[in-house]
Amino acid sequence: MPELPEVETVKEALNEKIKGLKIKSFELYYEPMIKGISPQLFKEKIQNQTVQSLSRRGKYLIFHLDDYYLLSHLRMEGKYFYEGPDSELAPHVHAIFNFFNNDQLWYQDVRKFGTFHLYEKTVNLEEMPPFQVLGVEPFSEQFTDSYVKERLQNKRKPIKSLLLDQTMVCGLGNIYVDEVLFRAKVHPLTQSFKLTEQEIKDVVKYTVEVLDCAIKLKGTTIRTFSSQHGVSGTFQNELRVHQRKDETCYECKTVIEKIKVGGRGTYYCKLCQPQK
DNA sequence: AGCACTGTTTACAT
DNA sequence: TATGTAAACAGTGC
Repeated sequence: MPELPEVETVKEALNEKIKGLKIKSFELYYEPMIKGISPQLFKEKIQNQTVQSLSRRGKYLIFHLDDYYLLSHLRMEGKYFYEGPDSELAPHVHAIFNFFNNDQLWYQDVRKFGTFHLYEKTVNLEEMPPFQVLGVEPFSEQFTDSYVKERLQNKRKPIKSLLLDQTMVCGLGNIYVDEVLFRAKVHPLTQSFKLTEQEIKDVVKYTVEVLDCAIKLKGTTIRTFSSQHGVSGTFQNELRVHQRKDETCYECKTVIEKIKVGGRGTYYCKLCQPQK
């Protein structure tokens, strides 16, 4: 569930559930998910730490502990489950936070792509991997037409690839990029430097609008098996092109096409988003 | 049955 | 340097 709106939704849910809870122990069943530090050290450091709050940067979830920032990326399939003491362990749970109140937080990830980083709170997170390459937040005042215009200069890759790349603006993934480009009426293969001022303006506008709407709807739930306990948002009802191959465009009735852009499945309307 | 696909990022190739 | 591709992994769907 991991584009910005889904991570934001998880953040909100976890803030309700685990804020103020103290970690009694940490169980880890897939060591490669811990980055930049040994799994043993990771366990030792977070033991007896209290969760002060959670925040989000791009698609990263940040646990603010007493002395550390714990960064969690859900990648393709990562999910959190807050469970009581007697729950029967679900499949694909790779990490468990045990709290002193005897409840537990599971990290489940079928594909094992998710990652944890741990940093002392004394560091400047923005300078640390993986944040040091992250672009601006879509809801920040830094995300402006002129900023995007400058960053598009002499970029020869397709606009879709550039928006998926997290180094200009962070938080967009495959679903929301397709939806933003449809609303901005820009063909996904358009070379980035060729966007007109108006198109740039619309891409910025709809990036904010689509993400904001998706957050209000608590994200998108597709591939339904994934939504059992976790987040079940309703933005899937707002999708205009994504996953609508061979269905007709709501605007013009043209059949939605699916192509590959930068290796990612890409949905668009060839009439509403003409290639120039 | 086998292969291509999947809400992501990175390391490495060219 | 900038852009493109493969790889990490497991499950689903054609």
